This record gives sequence, structure tokens and C-alpha cells, in this order.
Amino acid sequence: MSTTKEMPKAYEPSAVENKWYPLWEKRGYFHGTPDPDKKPYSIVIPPPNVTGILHLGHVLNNTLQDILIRWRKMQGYEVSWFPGTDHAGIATESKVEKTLREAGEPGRDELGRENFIEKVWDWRKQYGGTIIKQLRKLGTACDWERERFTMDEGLSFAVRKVFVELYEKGYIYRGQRMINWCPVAQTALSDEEVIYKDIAGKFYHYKYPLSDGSGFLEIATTRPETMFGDTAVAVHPEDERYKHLIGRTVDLPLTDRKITIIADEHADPEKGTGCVKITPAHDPNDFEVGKRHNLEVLSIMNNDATLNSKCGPEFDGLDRFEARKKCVRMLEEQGLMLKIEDIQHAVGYSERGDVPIETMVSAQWFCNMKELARPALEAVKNGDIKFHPERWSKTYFHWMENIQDWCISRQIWWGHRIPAWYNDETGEIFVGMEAPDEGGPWRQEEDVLDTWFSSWLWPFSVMGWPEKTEELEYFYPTADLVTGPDIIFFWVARMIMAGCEFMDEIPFKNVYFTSIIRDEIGRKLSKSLGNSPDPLDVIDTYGADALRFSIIYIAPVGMDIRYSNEKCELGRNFANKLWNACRFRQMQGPVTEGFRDLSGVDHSKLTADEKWIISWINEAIAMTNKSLEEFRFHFAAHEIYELVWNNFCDWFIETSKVRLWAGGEEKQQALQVLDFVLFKILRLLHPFMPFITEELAHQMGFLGDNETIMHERYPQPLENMKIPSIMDKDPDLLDMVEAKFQLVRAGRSLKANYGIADGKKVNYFVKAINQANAAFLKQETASLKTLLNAEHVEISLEDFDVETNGAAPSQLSNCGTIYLPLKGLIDLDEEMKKLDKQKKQLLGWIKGSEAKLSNEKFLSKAPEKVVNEAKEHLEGLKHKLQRVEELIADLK
RNA sequence: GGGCGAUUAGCUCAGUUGGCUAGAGCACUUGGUUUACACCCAAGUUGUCACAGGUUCGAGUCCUGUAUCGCCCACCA
Repeated sequence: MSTTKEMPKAYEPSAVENKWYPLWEKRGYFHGTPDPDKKPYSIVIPPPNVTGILHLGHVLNNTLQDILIRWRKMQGYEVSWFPGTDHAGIATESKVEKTLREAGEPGRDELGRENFIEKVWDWRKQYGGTIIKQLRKLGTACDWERERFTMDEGLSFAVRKVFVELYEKGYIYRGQRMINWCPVAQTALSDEEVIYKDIAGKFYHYKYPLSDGSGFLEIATTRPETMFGDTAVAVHPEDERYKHLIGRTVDLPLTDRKITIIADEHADPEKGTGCVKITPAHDPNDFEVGKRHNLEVLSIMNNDATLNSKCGPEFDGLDRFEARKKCVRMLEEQGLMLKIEDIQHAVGYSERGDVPIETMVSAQWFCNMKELARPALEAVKNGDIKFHPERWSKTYFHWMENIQDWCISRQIWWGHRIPAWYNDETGEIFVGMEAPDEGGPWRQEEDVLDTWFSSWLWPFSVMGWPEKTEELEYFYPTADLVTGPDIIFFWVARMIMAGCEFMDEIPFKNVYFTSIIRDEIGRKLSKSLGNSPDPLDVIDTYGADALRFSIIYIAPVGMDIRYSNEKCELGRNFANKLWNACRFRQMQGPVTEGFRDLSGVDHSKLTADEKWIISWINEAIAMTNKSLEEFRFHFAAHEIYELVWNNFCDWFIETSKVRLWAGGEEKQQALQVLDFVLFKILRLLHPFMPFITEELAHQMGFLGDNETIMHERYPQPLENMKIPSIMDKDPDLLDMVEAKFQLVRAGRSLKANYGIADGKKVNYFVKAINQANAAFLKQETASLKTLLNAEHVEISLEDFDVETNGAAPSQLSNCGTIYLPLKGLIDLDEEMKKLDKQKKQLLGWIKGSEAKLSNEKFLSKAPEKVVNEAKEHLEGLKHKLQRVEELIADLK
């Protein structure tokens, strides 16, 4: 592999990204096959809606999964990330309807069921792959050969099988019940699809006159138009105000009906007027009251939420909100309206249609979840499944412990048609995998299933269930699930239930809940607000790696992210920094043989700086692996960022220049260490920034044309690498290296304070604090000269000679005091001020420290280690004070 | 009404079983084209850790309460 081609000065992501992804895919690197010699690691993607286009939520979510997949793969697991899309019944159906409408083509009802469904399939063929293509731009290592769609043959078969099984068990049933109805999509919805919003509304108080003319009842409601469906008025049985009226009737205004006053505990004497109008067909509570009292269930609404003929000719066909106005007006005209109050109240909205839903009674299919919930609840309680952050389990428990029957039928066409057939002659219902083969007037159920009724099988249906496939055997259960907390009920809970029920095994061991992404000022990202950046634009501008890294870097665990495109500069700059570090290395010569294991280096000859960087990389390796184990992604990102930028680039590369410029053996060793560290960094970073790391590993000559960084082992702490001489921990040595850097900072600071350009060569004098440091610093003179950009650095145990050199500005550090002799140019006032300030500060700290150490209780109760540290600390402070006082004396 | 979370530098946030003289990035100030990088380097400035109590030798970290903001759940007429 040639490494002589010069790298461009700045990293240019798009060419690199477009080159590698197709290669990776073509070479099958993303594909996992059952291998008994390896441990399996699998993830199923939360299938995006087939109508979807990539947004930042997907970016975060899929980057996290990709990090896990690539990391585990490099750790030696056989991995497979099962991708696919969800048919998203209501969303897709309305999307296609809209498309047809806009194209002026015949609409859904005109086309009829068969033709319309065909149109949806056409649409899916044409546009359904959009998000899948977009995911590739992000670099996701999905096992594309295993891509599935929730309406594929196999998955549809699984859905039918599950339906039949649950029906036979008696969990699934058909019944007349109160459901949520979306007037826009004109279908039933599950409870989870209803979003409650606090809305400003009116509270209407008006009269229901007693039929005998002896007075009236005052009732209060937010929805007067539902009065056409009233079949009773309820009062509390113990309510003294109304007790005597129970059993009598009122004249229902605007109608010619009389309704009975009934006694029911539902009526709360404390609330409103204590009288409640009962509308069994349109209110869940009233429905229950109606059942208790055998009241007529009087439906007054059409499917599009207009009133029906039961409401009389004046209201028939009128929209519910129009009807409300008209009702109010008529009540006022008839002198029945008492008062209208403004109130804030929660109104259920349909997720899709964004209009208030209607609760109404309807014949639908339901699934009783009680038994299914039991083992699923247990699985999280006993820790078989862990939530991260853990607190989400509370939400889960609460929902699962109060789980309601799931309304699973939808009055749309796009989806899995319910495998039930009605015999109109006999009234029989047949439920089975296929239509009943005996003759007869069997008619299949028109309804389809809730989309989530296929999604909840995803972890095993993608692997071929109910067939006992090799994949299922090997990759199930999956390891980790990465998803948003907003679908904990819709999806996560139900998958756990389905896994326990149909596989007899949990579907995943860990669930990581991602942050919710908001804009800079904390608003949710949405198309209508126009605050939702297109990730593809971001990738164009900054690069996929930059986007990935930035979003991980800024994502706090379990909290919302405040995102803005500018934040991607962080990732872009980081990528560029890494690029240039490699570029620098490459300019020094071809790759060395020791880039994997430092094999060309006599370990006993490693310099202090080299040991220092190796110890740091070791630390970073340990921390990164640990952080990923714990799903602390941003921690890992910070760890690597700091390693690369602060430790490697700012210090190590700079100090290694001494040895590189020296040439010969010294240079060879320096190159080996640089290669060794860089190759570790690239591998460490690969899961986060897959493109640039692959590119650089090749550019640097670490890998050949037919190799990939994905097949390299993820770095492990060096203890496992049998390089004992590197790891013979010499804590004093590492401390001395740190102290050296501190000394360098002090020296640079002196320069800056005196307005001397950083590049100007100067002379320094260093008084070391002791023999050991003096010896060390002497040995490091060349390094100091380079780092300080100095002509000369004199290391001594003697005092700086004020007599001959004149007073010089100085700075303390942990290994010595550094002086910048300026031949009389010193600003004495400034120096005195600086030293005075330091002295005051030191005195303050010493006082605090002494107080602490003279506290008997501290000495007796604090751990010995803490006490000793405090003592050492005080010694250090006193020593520093002494040195400051000497400097002050010198100035005088 | 119940539950959960947040409150730390101008902004966005770290701070993992209590040991901090409270950190990072961005922004800001000053200087800099040193043979990797101006997507850069160097040197700086910036804080009653929301408030009030408590536990402790020691609290940003634990406990109680208060305030503000946000999210979720709940059938309220």
C-alpha cells in the first residue's frame, strides 16, 4: 500500500464517504451469519415508517445502534443489525390519498379497495426506500440482506398466526365498546394514539326543565351538542338536593324527548351542579352508567363527526362544532342558558389527524392484555431486561399494571386484513389462517389490524418466525434495543409481551432510551415550525462522521438535546484535527512495522513522554469500553476527543518533534510509537466515525486495499497485551511528565504576559524543586526547548541569580520555578501584584487546610487516605508559599 | 390529581457509590502565517452550583421542603 500520496490539508468527507459505503456493503461486511464459534450480537432497528424521511431523531437513534454494532463486531461478536420499514397503516394510507388528490387522480373510494391497495404498493415501490437509502448516508452497518417490511409475506403470515392464536386463547375478541374515533382518518384508534391537549373551552350551564313544570335542573357541560344523545340525567343517590327528583323526568330541550332522572354514584355532588347529563353513546363514563341502568345507547354522530338524523332535521349533517354553536344559540333563545364560563380542559386529539377525537361506541376487535402483561412485567422487575436510564421502568410498570384492552381493528385498507370471516346466514364468525374452505356465504372482515400489531412481533418476525430458522435460533433474543421513550407503550412494552408469549423468551436484554432532540430554544423539531434540519444537508456541509460525533458528544444521558447545525462544527473540527494528526505523521515517512504492537521498539528505551501517552491511551481504551458497556455514549465520545486533541495532538505530537527532527534511531522509535498510538485511536474511534477512520487506516498504510478496519480488534487495555515493560507503572514518572507540561504552560504564560510572540526564541531559567526533578528536567531539556520555543533552557537547583541577571518575571509550577530573564525589562509593579495575589490565595488555602487538619473529628473520622492527602496538600501549599516569598524578596 | 425530570460560567452542558482550590465546548479578550491543522496554536476573562432548612469531619453530590420550567399518566361532567 502506497503512502506517498500527499493528503489534502483539510479533510473532505463526501468523497471518502461515497467511496467506502458501497465497498463495505458489496464486500458483505455488514452481513452476519450464524457461527457457533462466535458469540452472537444482534439488534433490530426500530423500523421507520415507510413514508418517512430521515430526521435528526433517526440520526441519533441509528448512530447509537451503529456504534454498538461496530463496537461489538470489532470485539469479535458475530453481529447482525436487522433493518426494515414499517407499513404505518394510517400514515401511509393518508399520504397516498393525498398524493392521488394532488395528482388529480381518482381517490380512494373511487378506486375501491383492491385498486387502492395496489396504488399504495406502487407508491411504496417508488418512494418507500427513501429512508433506507438515507440511512446509508449515515454509514449504518445494517445487515441489508436481511431487510424486512412489516407487510412482507413472512411477516404477514406471522401476524395472522398470532391473531389466530390469541383468538383461540380467548384474548382477542370482537365487541361493542367505547372507542376513540378519528373523524379525519375515520377509523378507531387505540388509547395510546390519543394525545391530550389542554385547550381553552367553554363550560355551559343550562336548564333541563322538569316535565311536570315544577322547575328545572341545572346541568353543566363542555359539549352541549351531545345532548341529542342524552338518555338520562344522573344525580348522586345521597344528594339531598335532588333525592326527591329521582325517577321523575325532564324535557330534553331542542327535542321532544323526556329523559329520566336516575341515581348513580358517578354524579359527584361536589362538582358542577351535581347533575350530569348522561350520553352513553359518546362518553366512556356515561357508557358505564348506561350499562348499569340499562339506558339506550343513542348514537348521534356520523363517522365524519357530523350529527346524524337522530338530532332532527335542523342538526342533521351539521359539523359537531357548528352544531355546538347552534345549540348554544337556540338554548339562549329559549331562555334556558344560565351562564357560560371559560375553562381550560384536556381534550383528546388524534395523533394523525390533529383534530379532537370522538369517543363512541362501536363494534371493534380487542385484545385483552392482562395475561400477556404478567411475564413481561416480571422480566423487567427481575432485571432480565434492563432499561437505561433505569427510571423509565417506573413508567413501564405503571402502564403495565393498569393495562387496558387493546383496540386492534382499524377501518382502513392498508394493513393486515383481519383473518376473520362472517357467515351472514348463520351469524358464525370464523377465525383462521386462511378463508374457510367449506362453501357458504363467508365474507372476510373489512378491517385491518393496528400497525403495532405487526411491529410488536418485529424482533422475531424479522428472523423468520414462525419458521424455526437458523437465524432465529442464533440471533434471538437480540441484545440491545435503542429507541425513543415516546414509544415505550406502543412498541417496547408490547414487544416484551409478544416475546414472552410467542417465543417464551424476552426479545432483548437492554433497552436504551434516547434523548429527544429539540431546537436551540428547546422546541420540539417539527416540519410545521420549520426548525427541523435535513440531516442530508448537514451531512453535505459537515460530513456524516461530523454529524454522528457531534450529536453523540452533545447528547446528555436521558435528557433532551438542544441541537443546532452549528454544533456540528465540533465534529467537523475534530475530524479535521485527526486528519491532520495523521497527515503530520505521514509526512515523516512510511509506516513502521510496529504499528500493531510496538514490535520494533525496545520497550526499555521508551521515553517518559512515550510512556505517558501510552498510559493515556490505555486509560482511554478502558474508559471507552466501560462507557459503552454502560450505554454512556457521550462519555466515550468525550474520552476519545480529549485523548486525541489534548493529550495526543497538543502534547505528544509536539514533544515527539524533538525526536523526529533528531533523526536516526530516535526518529524510528518516535515513528513506531506514533503509529502504534494512531492505529489504536483509529480503531477506538471507528464505531463513532466510521468513514474517516477507515480512510485514515488505509492512508496511513495500516491496512491493505482488501482489508477493513471493521475486521480489526477493538482496543483492549494493554494489560492484556503482554507489554509489561510499558506497563510497569511508574506513577512518579507520569506525574513528572505532567509537571513538565505545567512548567511549559508557566513559561508560555510568562512570554504572553510580556507580549513576546510565541514564536520568538527566548532563554529560560528553571529552578527545580528537588534533585529528582532537576535530573528529570535536565534529561528533558530538548523537549522543553521545543515546547517552549526557547533558545536555551537552563535547569538548576540553585537560585536564580538576581545580582547578575537582574530581577526576572517568574511562575511557579509543581516541578520548579521558571524565570524569563528580560534584562531589566521587567515590570516590577505587575510582578509584585501577581505575587501578592498568589500569596494571599496561598495563605487562604493554607488557613483552610490547617483548620481542616486541626479538626479532631476530621482526623478521626475521615479515611486515612483522605487525611494523608490533605497533609501532603498542605505541605505543598507551604512549600509554594515559601517560594513565592523568596520571589517577592528577590524583587525587592 | 398522580408520577418523572431539570435548575452549575453570557449560551449548551459534564461533574457515576459525598473528599473541588467546581470543569468542557461555544462565545468573548490578547497575541500569533513556528516546516499537521486558522476547521489552527498560545495565553487569558467568566460561577452566592435555583432557594430554605437538615444529615455529615466534609454537600454541586444525600434527605426534607419551596419556587420556576418541561414531560408523562389520569374518565372528569
